[in-house]
Amino acid sequence: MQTVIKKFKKNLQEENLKSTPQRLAILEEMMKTDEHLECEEILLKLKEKGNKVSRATLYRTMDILVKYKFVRKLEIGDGRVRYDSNLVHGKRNHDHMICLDSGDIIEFYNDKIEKLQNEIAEKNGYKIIRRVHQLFVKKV
Amino acid sequence: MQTVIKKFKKNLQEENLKSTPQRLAILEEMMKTDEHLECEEILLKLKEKGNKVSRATLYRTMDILVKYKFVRKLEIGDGRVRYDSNLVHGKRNHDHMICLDSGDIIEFYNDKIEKLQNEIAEKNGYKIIRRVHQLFVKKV
DNA sequence: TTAATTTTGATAATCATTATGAAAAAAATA
DNA sequence: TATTTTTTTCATAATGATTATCAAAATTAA
Ligand SMILES: [Mn+2]
Ligand SMILES: [Mn+2]
Ligand SMILES: [Zn+2]
Ligand SMILES: [Zn+2]
Repeated sequence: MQTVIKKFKKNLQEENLKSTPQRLAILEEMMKTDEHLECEEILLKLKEKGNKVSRATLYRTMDILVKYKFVRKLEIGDGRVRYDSNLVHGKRNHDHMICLDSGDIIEFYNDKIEKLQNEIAEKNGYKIIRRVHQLFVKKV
Repeated sequence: MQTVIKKFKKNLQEENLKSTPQRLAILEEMMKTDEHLECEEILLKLKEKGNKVSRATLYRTMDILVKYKFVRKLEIGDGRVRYDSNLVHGKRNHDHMICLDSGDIIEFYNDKIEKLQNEIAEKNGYKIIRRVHQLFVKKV
């Protein structure tokens, strides 16, 4: 059941990294949210729950979580990086619509687009490692 | 024939902005390149041709060029903004594949993806204002 | 324990971009 | 043309998110 935490601990071992309270607190925080949080927000949430973590540790740990695909880095054009958890039920492999008026983030997934992307890459002799697909929109 | 420059001058007038030598030099530089240049590169090109322009003026002018769609702002994940000229023959409305090994930027356009995007936005009650669609790839 | 290694966290550094403000240029007015 | 007003430019300072540094704390190994 705590399969995510187990996996994280295994990943840390693989890199000869220790499983510290701070690293685990950050992972667990990211398991609890389906929002697209920026670093400052994550720090605040941790602090509120009594898990004070330094900025440096947070940034370092987010890199690990990205590397092992627990979270995804997201840049929606406001100059700050956000993180999108892959750890919430059924939340994976989606793209984003960002409302330029409200700032709302709407998630979407389209299988046909996915396939077309793969075809395009393949046709050029490439394989896709990472995709960024964002629609900046306004209400009709 | 110098229809682009004329249009730029008209756009400036519309905003009560003057058509200065610096602004024109920047526009003309962007008419000459099909590369995806960052600010520092644009400054250097201008300097080499004897059109020395200050950083502040460059940044301000690029915002104007973006606003009037002479160029497009591009962020390919290296922390610096790049500009993609819309002023070179037939160069418009395309997306990018970025090779994570070589840094090469390959442009692509797919009509089906375009249509699917519009459908997705429409279905959610939005219209698309701007798109970011980038495939980060590696050679097969 | 003791010693060696890793991690943390306070703080400083970085660096692309933005703000500032005095001087230069351009436009408007006389 | 000379004078005044407005705009622009440019050198430089400030900003702010992120990254680097390094001494102290925690962890692990011996
Ligand atoms: Mn990083
Ligand atoms: Mn700007
Ligand atoms: Zn998301
Ligand atoms: Zn391009």
